[in-house]
Amino acid sequence: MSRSNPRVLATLERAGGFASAQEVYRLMQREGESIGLTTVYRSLQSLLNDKIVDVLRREDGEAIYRLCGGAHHHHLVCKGCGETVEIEGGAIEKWAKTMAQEFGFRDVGHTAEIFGLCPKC
Amino acid sequence: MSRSNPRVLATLERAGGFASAQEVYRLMQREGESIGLTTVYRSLQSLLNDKIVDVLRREDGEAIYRLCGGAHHHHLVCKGCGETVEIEGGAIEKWAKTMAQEFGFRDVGHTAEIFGLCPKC
DNA sequence: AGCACAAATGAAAATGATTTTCATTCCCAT
DNA sequence: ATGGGAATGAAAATCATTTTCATTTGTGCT
Repeated sequence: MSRSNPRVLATLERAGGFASAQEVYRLMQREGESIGLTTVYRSLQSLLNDKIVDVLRREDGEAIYRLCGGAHHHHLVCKGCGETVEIEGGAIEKWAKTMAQEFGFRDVGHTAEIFGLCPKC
Repeated sequence: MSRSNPRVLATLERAGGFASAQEVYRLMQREGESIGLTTVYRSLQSLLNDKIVDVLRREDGEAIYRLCGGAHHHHLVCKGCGETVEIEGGAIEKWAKTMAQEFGFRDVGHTAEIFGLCPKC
């Protein structure tokens, strides 16, 4: 196990809290920070583990990391500009619980994302 | 441009309307069909273009294709054995619509998956 | 049938993100 | 100082996906 390199988190913040591992790496290089790509990946993985960042997927499948609040929440993502709104999903929680019960599933989690075009796009 | 190989669509149907390109390919091989991986990718791409299938992303980023236009549904997936149950998600549809409206998003879609341990695992 | 040309096919190489390996460096407690 | 575990990063491995390119197939035309 390894802990997150603080400069990675700092860079993610500076990037607007939304970037892929490769982007964080390139950003740090451009700013003269000496770091290896491996460490960037490891740090993001660790931040994800600690629920300090969230992971989403670009359309091409590349993982993008985002700072997020600790509480469980869902996202409304704009396909055009990438803007993301954190939304509450009480209905989903209930739905997931009901469905799991109906089929006898235990230890359940869920994912739910809504994507579309925001007012500006 | 190329048109979709009909056996690819047939295989996707047989797979329960939910599979990655690699899985479709492996399935066809196992059933003795002679086809190249490239053709599978091209066909899925074409089906996507024609809006005959939908694309989602697995947690690891792999693209999975599913038939769409038919009944929209969601999945309950076992983390242990991979068993998948198709479930209905009326509550989700309503939730997505409400949220989109609230934030002025148009042209919205959504994903929702529940995962846990099935009774056998 | 024979020919020409476009579309389809697939093997192999290229690409690109991510993970793994492994040797080295760093740091801290003894 | 010194021994050991954690952190680091270069290079290789992995894996899905795309591109290249030569070959095959199909179709219309004479």
